[in-house]
Amino acid sequence: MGIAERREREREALRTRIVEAARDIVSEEGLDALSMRAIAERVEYSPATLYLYFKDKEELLREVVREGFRRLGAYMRREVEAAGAGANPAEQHRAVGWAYVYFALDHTAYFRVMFELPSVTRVTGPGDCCAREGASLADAGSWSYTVDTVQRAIDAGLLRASGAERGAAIAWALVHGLVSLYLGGHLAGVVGSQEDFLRLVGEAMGVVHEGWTPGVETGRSADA
Amino acid sequence: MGIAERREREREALRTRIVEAARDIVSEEGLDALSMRAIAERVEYSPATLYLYFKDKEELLREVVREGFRRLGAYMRREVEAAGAGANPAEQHRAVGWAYVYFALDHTAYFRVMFELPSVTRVTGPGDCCAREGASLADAGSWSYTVDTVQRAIDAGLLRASGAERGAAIAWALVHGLVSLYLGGHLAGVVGSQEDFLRLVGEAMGVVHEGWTPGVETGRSADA
DNA sequence: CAAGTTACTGAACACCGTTTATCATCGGCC
DNA sequence: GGCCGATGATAAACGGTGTTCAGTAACTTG
Repeated sequence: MGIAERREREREALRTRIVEAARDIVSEEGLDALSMRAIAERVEYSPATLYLYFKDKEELLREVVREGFRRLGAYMRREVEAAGAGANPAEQHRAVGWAYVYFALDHTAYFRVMFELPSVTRVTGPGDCCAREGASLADAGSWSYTVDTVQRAIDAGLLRASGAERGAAIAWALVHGLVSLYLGGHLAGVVGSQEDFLRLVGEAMGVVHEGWTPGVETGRSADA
Repeated sequence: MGIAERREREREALRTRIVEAARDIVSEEGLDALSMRAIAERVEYSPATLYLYFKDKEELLREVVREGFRRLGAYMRREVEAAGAGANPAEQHRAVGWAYVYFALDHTAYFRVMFELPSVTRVTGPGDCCAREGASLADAGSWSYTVDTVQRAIDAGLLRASGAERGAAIAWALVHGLVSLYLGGHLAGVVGSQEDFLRLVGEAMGVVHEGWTPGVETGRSADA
């Protein structure tokens, strides 16, 4: 009997409709406008219905975050391809970084959900830090993609990180920090415009690849 | 007539009492427990009274954030002094970075208020990014302190950033990104423990100073 | 003492996330 | 076809939030 299947299909359909509504609200009206009631109104169901499909708001939002990381992954791949197939691994690594920055600037609201939601772990006891179930880069394959890029750069002798994973983490932290501070308005005194900020990002990438210690001249100093 | 002065004094006293109550709630019970009603209860006034002293919650919290940046500044100075007076500017620069990390780990709730509150700027129009009135590093002199440290390192020929301000911003972004990702649980797959995270921070600092490009050997690779 | 200013508050408003008791509908079964 | 239990959806409520406003009590001034 296909009746159970049909029900399951309908159930799944509404579930994704809900997530899509949430995603649309985030990108159209911002994170602050994202309430259960607003989502419910958009899908034309009562707020209580949402709780038949999701345990709570966090579980619902986690799916939005997951989608966000998928989009971020798409940005990365696109940017790397735009860099050209012949780009050396270090340039590809840079392209991944640029993709991260562009994504954050293009989808600021999305970026907020992705990193404000699991938020900082509770200040409970010492040691038991580190969230376990929050969605992150790892979910959409974007993380392994980044790590692979770094690994190729290491293999090609272009980077000498202490390991692809840790190297990728450091590079991630750098662009994430830059973007977070910029979007939070904390670089207002340093950077005058968005173009100027992008220049700063370029300089930062140069720093990572070539270091700050003088006496090392590899040709380029920074690229905008 | 000293009556107006006394009133002004009392007014100021209550104002700071309110801010202190807010600060205590943040550090004792976390950011999520920080409500206007909770603050009011702690100072033993009605919630409505708070609005005679602050325009809204954001204005009140901004003062807490300011205090947070002051404390961060104290951390920095302390850490630099701990590094010893004879430490070279590059080591002092590292010390400032470590202070930032320690502060974030020791006062996680504080750290959250400081960087989640002004939050990401609204997604309004293109170009008009960058908050103007939110408290930041600049307020407590901590920023100029950091910049000075970088400047000394440059003067001493130990760094070759494109400028002290921009160099400081990049270094800030790196540690800020590391700490943010770690506290958000996004490094769970990379870093196993807090000690491991601190090791990663050390590696990151090494990267900044020495770069990733191979062929450069300056002696040390990372310090934990 | 009367008048006026000031500091304060109780109660309300509009929202939020979430739960529960209730209701309609639909599928399987006799 | 008609009943009955399961399922899906909801209205209403609960306790919370930030914030406002009319009203009151206390204090200062003339």
